Amino acid sequence: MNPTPRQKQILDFVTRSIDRRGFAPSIQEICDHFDLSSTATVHKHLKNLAARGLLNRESHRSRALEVPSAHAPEPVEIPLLGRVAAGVPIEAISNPDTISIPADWLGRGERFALRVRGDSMIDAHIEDGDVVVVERRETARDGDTVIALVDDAEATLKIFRSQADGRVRLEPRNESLKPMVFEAGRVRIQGAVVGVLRRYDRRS
Amino acid sequence: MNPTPRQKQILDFVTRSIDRRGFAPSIQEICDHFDLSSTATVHKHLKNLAARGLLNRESHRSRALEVPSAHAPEPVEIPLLGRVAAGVPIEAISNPDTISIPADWLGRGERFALRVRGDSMIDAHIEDGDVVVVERRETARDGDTVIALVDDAEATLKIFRSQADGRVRLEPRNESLKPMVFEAGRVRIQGAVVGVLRRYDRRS
DNA sequence: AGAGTATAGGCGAAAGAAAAGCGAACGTTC
DNA sequence: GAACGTTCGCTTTTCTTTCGCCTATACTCT
Repeated sequence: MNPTPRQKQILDFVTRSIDRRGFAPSIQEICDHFDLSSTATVHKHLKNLAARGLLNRESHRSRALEVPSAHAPEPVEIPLLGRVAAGVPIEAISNPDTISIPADWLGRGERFALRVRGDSMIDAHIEDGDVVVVERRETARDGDTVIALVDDAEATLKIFRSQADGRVRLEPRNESLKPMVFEAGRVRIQGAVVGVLRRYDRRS
Repeated sequence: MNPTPRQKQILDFVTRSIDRRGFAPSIQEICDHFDLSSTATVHKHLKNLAARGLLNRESHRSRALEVPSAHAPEPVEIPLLGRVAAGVPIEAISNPDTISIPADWLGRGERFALRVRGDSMIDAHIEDGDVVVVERRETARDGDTVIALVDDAEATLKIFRSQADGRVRLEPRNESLKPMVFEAGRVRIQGAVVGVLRRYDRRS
């Protein structure tokens, strides 16, 4: 059985909390996180989640929450789909390499990685050679760092801005490069950057 | 079943202790480490951990603790030893949190992580809030990005330069900050930065 | 259409259980 | 006998559970 939106929020929070810290949150902590004022509310949510089989609990034990492993065999590897700004749509890569990422960087959505080419985001402190971890999405919120495809021709790493006139502005973060504005139809979002990995010890 | 926060702290301590020394700590040692005054408290924790299946014990045998490895399949985790530039020597942190890193970032040496505070390395594109992965070392090569302890008082993130006069120069990467030069004896290298992790999706 | 009813989401307060701690005494093992 | 581990009663703190009451929304039965 599927959770309500609210229940999903809470379930996600519990899940994240467990793999981030190694233990489940207390009811009070969940309360605080969602800005609720009564523990009774959270308790009810947990009860409902358990009734739907989305959560296992042990009565009267503190922090005794377990998320039944829907996401059990977590691969800590994701595909490395080439280089951004290399002029190829993401889907087009057929035999991707893979790259390891921190286990807790896996989110709910599909994630992939791209190696950054060039300095177009240098002022956001993303360097040439860095790897960006991207969550596949087709929409973006204002200010997101995205992989965008313009006219299905070139994947680029930019800041996403939706303008008042309905068009889309893609901003680099480099003084010497200018933002570009496109009709919304010409821009396809491929994903949003959720993290950056940089290694110093493998640079020959 | 998940541990409580306290139980996880103790479990982590036991695990690290076994890793480092080859044998488990005594109850008294755990007591001392957590500044507790009664061994009964620790004993209770160990009992509870065993009840949750997170620890195997042999009754009445000293230091007979075992952490079931089933629970740790491939957790590529390293200790997160606080914040650099926070004025505390690395060794002094007693109850480190841990953080996940990519599986292939483990090298031959011991590695740990630090959260970066401040913008002293901003021109090297290391931002406030980033996590640096550090390989523990006591020496550095010219140009390495290092965690250095000056007068055993403050851990800082700098570029390491050894000067012709035998002294050591620690260079920030921030226009508004100046390099500092010290007698070699005053500077203790704690490790060299091997990578940077940055997340955008967990900044709530 | 309106009445009834079920479910989700929420509040606050109070009750009660578990976790975490203490000190001291008691057992085991080597 | 020394060093450890174990048990007991007791306190405080943290967490969970329950109760009554409220508001919505959606679904069903006249």
